[in-house]
Amino acid sequence: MANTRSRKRANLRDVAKLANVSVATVSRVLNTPDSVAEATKAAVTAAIAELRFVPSAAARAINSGRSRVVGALVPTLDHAIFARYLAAIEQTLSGYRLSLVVATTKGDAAIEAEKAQTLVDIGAEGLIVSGVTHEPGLYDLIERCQLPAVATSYYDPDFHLPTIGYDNAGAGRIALQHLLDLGHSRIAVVHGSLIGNDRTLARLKGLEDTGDAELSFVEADLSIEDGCKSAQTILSAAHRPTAILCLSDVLATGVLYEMQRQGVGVPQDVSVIGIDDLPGSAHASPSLTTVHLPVVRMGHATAVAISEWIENGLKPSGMLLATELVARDSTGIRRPA
Amino acid sequence: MANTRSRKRANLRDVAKLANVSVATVSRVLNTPDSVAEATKAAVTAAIAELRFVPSAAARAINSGRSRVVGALVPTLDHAIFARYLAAIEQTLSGYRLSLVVATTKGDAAIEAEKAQTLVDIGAEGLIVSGVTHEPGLYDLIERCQLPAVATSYYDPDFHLPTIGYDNAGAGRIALQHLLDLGHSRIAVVHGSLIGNDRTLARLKGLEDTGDAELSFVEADLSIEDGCKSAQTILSAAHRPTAILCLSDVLATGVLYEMQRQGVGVPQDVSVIGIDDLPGSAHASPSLTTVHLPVVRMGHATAVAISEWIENGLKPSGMLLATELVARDSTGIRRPA
DNA sequence: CCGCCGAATGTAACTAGTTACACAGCTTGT
DNA sequence: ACAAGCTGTGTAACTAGTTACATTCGGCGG
Repeated sequence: MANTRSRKRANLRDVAKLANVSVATVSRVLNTPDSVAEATKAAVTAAIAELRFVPSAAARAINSGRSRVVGALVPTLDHAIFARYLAAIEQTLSGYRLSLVVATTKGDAAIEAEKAQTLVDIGAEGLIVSGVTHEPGLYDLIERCQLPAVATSYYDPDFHLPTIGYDNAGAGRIALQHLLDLGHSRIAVVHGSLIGNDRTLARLKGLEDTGDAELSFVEADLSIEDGCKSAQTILSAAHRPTAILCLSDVLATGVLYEMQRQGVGVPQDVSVIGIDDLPGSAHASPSLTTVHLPVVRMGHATAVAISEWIENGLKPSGMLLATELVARDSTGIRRPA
Repeated sequence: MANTRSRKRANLRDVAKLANVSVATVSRVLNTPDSVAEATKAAVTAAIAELRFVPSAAARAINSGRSRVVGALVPTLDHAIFARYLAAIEQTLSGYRLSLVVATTKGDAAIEAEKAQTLVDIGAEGLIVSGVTHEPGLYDLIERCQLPAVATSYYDPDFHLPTIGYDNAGAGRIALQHLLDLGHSRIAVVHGSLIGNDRTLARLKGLEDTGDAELSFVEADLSIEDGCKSAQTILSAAHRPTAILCLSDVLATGVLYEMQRQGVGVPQDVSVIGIDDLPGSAHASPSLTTVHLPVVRMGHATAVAISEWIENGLKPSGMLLATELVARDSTGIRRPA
């Protein structure tokens, strides 16, 4: 039998030896095949096939100085909003022949900094982070490595990284204004955890100008289940609100379910509004009024920005994406009494 | 001013020169700091800081022969089932100090093969694919590169790659049996696209043994919206079925919404069952009876399998994960008529 | 018939790290 | 007092590609 010394992967020189050519020629066959004579090419190709040669990505990377990888740090994948956003990023990066490495942080800045380091360790050429609240260690890393990095989901022209996102406070304001316009003055607000979550914080900030409405607040985990629980809390309150403003559609979905279960009419008895505009929200029953956040556009824009930065050195400026009210059936005029 | 020739990233030799030591010493400071004298270490550290030296990932990779990256090919990120599964994979890989590159295929085998090539090009050490239907090109690639690769979401002990997944036909069978047990004999089946989707195909296969029930089929895109549409189609049929079996919870959610909207009682007028057991399904109204697919466990198991294979050369055997009926409120005994 | 040009190929020097081995200098044991 | 042993460091050879430059050979023009 032929010596099956295939214990180790073949390299360029093995191929060159077998084909009786130089390493340069093999490299040429791989990269500029037109510059090689047919006969030589055939011999090299045969050797490549025989040795099952596959060029080493690392060796290529060391020469080109490129890894063609960009890293994204997100709190979780287990939430439609981040999943859609990453899907858009991946698609667009793919058009630039860049690959996406995903790392999840559980919304913990320390984990984020740690994972950012591992992204740098595997050679990421750019970083995408969520929000504008991070560890100093992360900023250090970005600075030290001169790493293109953009922050998303939060527009802030004064942030020291380019931000591509929307006006979270504005989104909150739009939702509140809609309820105020409908005459509601006793409103329950259901929001996710505040620790380390600048998006939620900003949305709450947008609710400061309440006119003469009275707001009460319920904190919940970002899940349908906790949306249900929050609804229970709200319904059992002494002075029941006439509207519920959820800072996330996931929570609103839970609230809607609970209302249904308890036979509370939406929007007759209570109006419900969300923020996000998830794919399912339009088809909920009743369909959910919400503030649309352009996460897909944000993903595309982010991917374009980081790609251009990496490929052409064009540091992007920030980008504010518009949010807009999508009035559907879950909100209505406050009933006279 | 100091010569700001920082046009190019500093490398090991630059640091060595500045610190007046050899490259080996710098490398030691980085990797085995305890083997270096304090004074030397300090000098090197200072030089590293001054030059803002960051070691090249590619150069490390070329020496270790490791990229510490594994690639996952999924049809889409925009579906909770894949997102959850990837989240679990990422978490577990992270424990092995491996990173996850995600590539989406839109369920197209050709795109899959292409993206697999780019994953190899960036040096992925392992591949995770969905299902058991792929292009020959993909198999070639895996074979040529001797790449650890596992197929998921579909258990098939005879497949030439290790498979980690569940019995899709069995899941379909369980759902059908549940409806049969409840006395239903006119059942509508709502399923996703069949082209290239072996999971859906297998689930349908599980519905072959119908007893004396009569099945009708509706194909739909995997979205809540198409679930709604399918429900409309079914409701407007001449001979209305008494139960609807959805091959995916997303579709079932849409069906549930539509029933609500049309005032059709679930489960009084019609029973609805899904497959997947998405996080929201338990809280839908009514709560959705479904077949639980252990996607999180699957993600963990897959990540462990590929990691052990990569790190220790232990090629995993396949793994069958149990599915089970989760009886909730959306199914009930067929009403006498 | 000689020189020039260009195509095809080879040589060797890069890329940026890791590491085997050699060796200097000091301490310790006998 | 001298060998042995340890610590700390340097030299140079690796890893696996790309590529600038040199070389060979053939054809063609003068």
